[in-house]
Amino acid sequence: MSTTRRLGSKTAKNREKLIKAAEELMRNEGYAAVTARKVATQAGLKVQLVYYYFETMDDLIIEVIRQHSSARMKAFIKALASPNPLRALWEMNRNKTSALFTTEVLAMGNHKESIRNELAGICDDFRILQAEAVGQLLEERGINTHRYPPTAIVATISALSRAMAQDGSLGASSGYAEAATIIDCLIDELSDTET
Amino acid sequence: MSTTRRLGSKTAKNREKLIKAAEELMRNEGYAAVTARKVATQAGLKVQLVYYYFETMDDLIIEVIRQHSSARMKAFIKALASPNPLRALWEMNRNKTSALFTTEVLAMGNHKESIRNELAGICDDFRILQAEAVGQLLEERGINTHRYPPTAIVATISALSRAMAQDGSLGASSGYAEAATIIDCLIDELSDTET
DNA sequence: GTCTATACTTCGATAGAC
DNA sequence: GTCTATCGAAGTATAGAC
Repeated sequence: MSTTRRLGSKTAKNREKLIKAAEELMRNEGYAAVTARKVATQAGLKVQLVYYYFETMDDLIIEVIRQHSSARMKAFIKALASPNPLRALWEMNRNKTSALFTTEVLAMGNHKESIRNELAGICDDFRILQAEAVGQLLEERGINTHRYPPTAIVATISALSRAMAQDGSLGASSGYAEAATIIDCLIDELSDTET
Repeated sequence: MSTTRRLGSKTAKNREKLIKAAEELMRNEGYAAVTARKVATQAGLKVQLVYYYFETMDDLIIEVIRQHSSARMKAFIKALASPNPLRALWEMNRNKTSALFTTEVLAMGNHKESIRNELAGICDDFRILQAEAVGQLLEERGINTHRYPPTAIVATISALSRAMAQDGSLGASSGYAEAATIIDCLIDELSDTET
């Protein structure tokens, strides 16, 4: 299985261009559109460069996922440092561009082991990070974390925002406005330091 | 654009076989695997029959979506007639097989207009059906539907169950068990006629 | 209703010259 | 680092015989 093929530097400019092009294709046309030829065209490069920088197409896609979630992770950590971390998390989770990407990547993970393994770890990392932050917040406010565990709150909020984004891009939005209002109210209640 | 090609009867046995094969492929290997060749192989038929029964591959996929949601709609209506409709809905939404199918179909809808249009209507139909049932239940129990609108409850429950199934198939499940427990408790409270 | 045969496109991937 | 040239496999789709 070992290939003799040469592989280009990981820091090359064109490598980055290819990764960026692949991410755009994934979001706009779906994972089935992330082919070597289309990625190259999107990046304004020749097909063969894809195989020069990545051993397989899967490697390219994994690199896209890593860069995407690395950027998102940084943004999350920044959000947690804001004066209203709960609201910041809620807004971030509702990011539509990112949700479209997530949908594609989830669908891919369903039938590609390499992608699935990559996603599982990332997914848990995000949950743990968020649950810890929410847990701290609840304790500060003196709220019973036994009946409403932070992990459950995070799971519910991110599930809702993901579904909102998924169904929203279909044009189906019934119920979400009302659900979002409830979350908004809850966040307000939890965030009010004064009373 | 009009094709002169012959098209087979909509009631043919082999047509059904192809639809069933396509659904299995979609679930097990993803939408990218639903190709004419693979569908035919899965059904134990020749490739050309796919083009005999369906004008394009998109037409086949739309037919798969229609049959799937038609069957699901029937099951939902049956569930609503059960002694504990809220619990029945919750259990049904958590059906993993169906959730995997939904993920694939959502991802497809993101970049195929014909699929997207098909999905939007179906999605709303389900929401309306469920919201009406939940609304009735809440009224019977004398619960304030203003603060917690039935549409919001349905949106939240189905969002959570979809995310559970999506992330569960990755092996990432943190938070969902706790969230499910909360939903279970809520349903128990709402369903208790005695006390 | 099902088959053979075929056309044309695009796919991932490699070898090797420049 | 980038190019030309090339492979074999698989994709959608059609024409026409049986």
